[in-house]
Amino acid sequence: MPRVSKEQAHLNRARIEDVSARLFREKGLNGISVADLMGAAGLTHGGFYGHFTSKDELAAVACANAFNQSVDRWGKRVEGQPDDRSAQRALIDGYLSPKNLSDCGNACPANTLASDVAREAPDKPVRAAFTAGISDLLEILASVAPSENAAERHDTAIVQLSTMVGAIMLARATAGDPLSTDILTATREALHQSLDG
Amino acid sequence: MPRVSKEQAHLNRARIEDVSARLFREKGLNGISVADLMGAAGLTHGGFYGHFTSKDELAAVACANAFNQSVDRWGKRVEGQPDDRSAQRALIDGYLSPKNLSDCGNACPANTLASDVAREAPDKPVRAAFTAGISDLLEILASVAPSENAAERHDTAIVQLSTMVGAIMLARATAGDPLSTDILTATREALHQSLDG
DNA sequence: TGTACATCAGTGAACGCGCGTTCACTGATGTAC
DNA sequence: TGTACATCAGTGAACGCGCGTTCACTGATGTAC
Repeated sequence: MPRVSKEQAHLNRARIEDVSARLFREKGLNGISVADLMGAAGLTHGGFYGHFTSKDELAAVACANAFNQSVDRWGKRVEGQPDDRSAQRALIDGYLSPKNLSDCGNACPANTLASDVAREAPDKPVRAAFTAGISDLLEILASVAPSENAAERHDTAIVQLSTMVGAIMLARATAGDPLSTDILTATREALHQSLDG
Repeated sequence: MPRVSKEQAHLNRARIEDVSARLFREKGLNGISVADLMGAAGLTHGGFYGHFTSKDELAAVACANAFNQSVDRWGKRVEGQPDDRSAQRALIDGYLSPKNLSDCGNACPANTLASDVAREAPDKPVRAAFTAGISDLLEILASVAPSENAAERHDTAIVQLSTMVGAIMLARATAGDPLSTDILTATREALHQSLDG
């Protein structure tokens, strides 16, 4: 069934991006092949290079899309809250939830892709996408941080995100052991308490 | 040059373990091949299965050895300190140092291997080695935490380790951008301040 | 509006390459006499 | 202590397989008349 309509081709590209944003987070940037990604999108591997110049380019696009999903989700969580402290609490609880732990494919790329991105060469496009995504998330966290000082709010955001990312990663790596849930509980509790400090 | 002495064979195995502990952390569990590991140890790939039943088994051994290196290093840092607060400070500053950021091969497996381990199947031996290693590190951190209550000390240790691991991973993934050093600085500062809280 | 034809999205075989693992072989080591 | 020989650590070719990427081909789409 070759030569689909332009509209269908755009839908196909969008589906490749969607499944990639999910599967890269789930299996890692090098844990899923181009053929498997295309297969998951309902296509064969040969057509891939009609949409992207390389797997590296797709990785960058998928990473950016994954961050945008997180930004949207965070925005919605913040919107419904009466004040900044409630907003922070909603972000913390949403991040350190058991659902986020097990459902890697929909989890925040800050924790699912950090390690893969760290091992990529400096000129790989996914690195820029990752740094931009982290900046976007920090901006949301900083916007609900308590201080009057912008630099202080930024620092608070950095500490909160680092703690949440580290906790999720360690909890995932120790999944199956009681320690795993201890990590989620203890960090959630500590971040809550820091809102009162 | 086949059939070396028993002594030499033991040295060879030790060297395979050593280079693996370094290269697995540097490139990831799936980022370095058996042939390359053996080559780095000065051997050819064929002899690998005389020492280990599988790459998975080596991964577990290398992971355990890497954690033991961290435990030894942490023990030395704690030993030289006059009190618990100084010990905590030494551990925090040692972990969040620029050296630890760039020298992945010698960095703590809690941050270099967490993501790889999280993607391994539940029955893979490296998972048990990882969980045991995290427990060992938490024990050291808890031993210098301030509270009288053991559970509280454990929770403090969890929060500190999560923050440090998340910070190092995010700093590495954003390396090259000013944000990278901001992350190290802000988290180091916050952990120092939490010692006075 | 209807026809002829150029375009190009997607297919599937093929490229060179590297992977984890196996195995027949080599020859120095270590042992039995 | 010296000799004959079995053991076995390490070698390198080979196994089946999957990787990212290329390319000749197909045939419905979209356009020019």
